[in-house]
Amino acid sequence: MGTDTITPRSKDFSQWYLDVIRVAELADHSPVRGCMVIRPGGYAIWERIQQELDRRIKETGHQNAYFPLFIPESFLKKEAQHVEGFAPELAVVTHGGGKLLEEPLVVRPTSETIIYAMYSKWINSYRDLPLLINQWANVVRWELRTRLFLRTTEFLWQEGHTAHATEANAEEETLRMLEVYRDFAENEMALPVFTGRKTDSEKFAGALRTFSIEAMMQDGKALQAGTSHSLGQNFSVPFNVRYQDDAGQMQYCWMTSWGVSTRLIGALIMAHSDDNGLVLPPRLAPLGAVIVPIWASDEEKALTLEAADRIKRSLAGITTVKIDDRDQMRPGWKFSEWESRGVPARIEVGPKDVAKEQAVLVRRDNRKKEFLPMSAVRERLPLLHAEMQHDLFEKAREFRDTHIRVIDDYAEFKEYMKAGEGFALSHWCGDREVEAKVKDETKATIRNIPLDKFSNPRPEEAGACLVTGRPSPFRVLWGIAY
RNA sequence: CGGGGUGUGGCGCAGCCUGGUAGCGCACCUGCUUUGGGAGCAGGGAGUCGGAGGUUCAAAUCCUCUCACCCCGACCA
Repeated sequence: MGTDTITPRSKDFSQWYLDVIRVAELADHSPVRGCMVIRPGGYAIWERIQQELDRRIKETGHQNAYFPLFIPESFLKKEAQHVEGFAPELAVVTHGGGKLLEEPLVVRPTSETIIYAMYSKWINSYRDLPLLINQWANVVRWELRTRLFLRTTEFLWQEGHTAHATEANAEEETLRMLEVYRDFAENEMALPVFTGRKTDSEKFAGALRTFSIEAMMQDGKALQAGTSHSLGQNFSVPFNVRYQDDAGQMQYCWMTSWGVSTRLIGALIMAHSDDNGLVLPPRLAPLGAVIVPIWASDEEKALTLEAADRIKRSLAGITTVKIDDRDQMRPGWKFSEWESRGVPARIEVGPKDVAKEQAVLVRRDNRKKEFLPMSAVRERLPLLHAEMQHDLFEKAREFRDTHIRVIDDYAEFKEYMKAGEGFALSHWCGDREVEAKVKDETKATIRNIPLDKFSNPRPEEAGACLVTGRPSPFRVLWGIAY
């Protein structure tokens, strides 16, 4: 063992998380502090995320484009809230070509400013609206404390930036993309999320309103998995993004921005994986199944490899399949290795199976074995994938629902958060200082204010604020966040 | 950035207190036997002990500085 041991979750959740990443070869630390190398195993997952999300982004009318990495420092300063939010975490380039630059260039922490500077050139008429653009890019934020995938100095993401004629149109877009994220998280990632609005103190610097999807990890902590911002005219005014309406009047555009990042890979790990390693929802697994032929003699090797190849060919167009024909390793080793890498299904073919024209099918998450005719694998595997996808979601949902408590007493709330058991649904009067006080005393923050229209599991009722007793229109979602 | 911890062949660790020139398990290479849940035996290769400086006849070991990672806090997707 040695190199491939994974610390059990019950012993040390953080170490377990790092062990899974190392054993599954998802990422490694780079020589630069806080930066990560995404290894092929991790990048393949990111590519699957990109494929599925990109499809949804395009289906909702957006086009991809690419804006530059470098942003003039003065651009950031044009929006007061925005620069205030990002100033401490900027990487700034002061030299180019061996010379001091006249104006320093910021390495983008996000691209609102450079994109809207361009939008002001491109938008003239209401006929140019809405303008719906997305970009896949890297961004840099000089974080104090980093964790692989969850928070790294440089990370990959997509950022959508749209311009609209009216506030209502922009708001509609903001919620449309939030729904895209919810749908993606729940149906592709098998990750149940709370969909709601951020409080003012948690919103994006420069946004009017921020919405998020929030997921629960296996340690009961919250992970913000995606955000969507209604930016109002906060950027269109300083960047002069204007259009002439049908009455001939100049109007400022209403903007939105929304994004998800490589953090989603961290969410996948912490939501589904187990003490044997990575568990991936089949819909996002780069490799759908691995075939392990089992042999003792050369004749058996030829027989089982031939059978494995036949099965693989029968699965063409169904899912991605790999035959593990490595000679040096014994089957047991291969089983463990592919399990730790999160391949959803394993197909074993030994001499006994070949004799009976059968195969053994094993599901990654529950390790259940099925014996079936070789010719039936083609029919069965997609069903097994679908069942596993469904079960992973249900398991995560059940875990989340049993780790949420409705709490009306602050003393109980404090104890509950101290125990680190999960989320609380509690009333809040809306006062920013109350929020700060609770954070200070319990480390818990308001993850979001769940929105009715997304059918979140939230008791719809008015009540009294957990801390002040003042009236509260509905419960908000509290948790300790990553 | 503050508090705590850890850095020794690819990985996990012992050795450090009480200085004497590096060891164990797994992995790797060769051979034979093995192969349906991480194989066995035999032989072999691989480490300037995170880095720099200092003390000393002699430093993995003592001292100073520095870097990286982990945990806790402040900041954040």
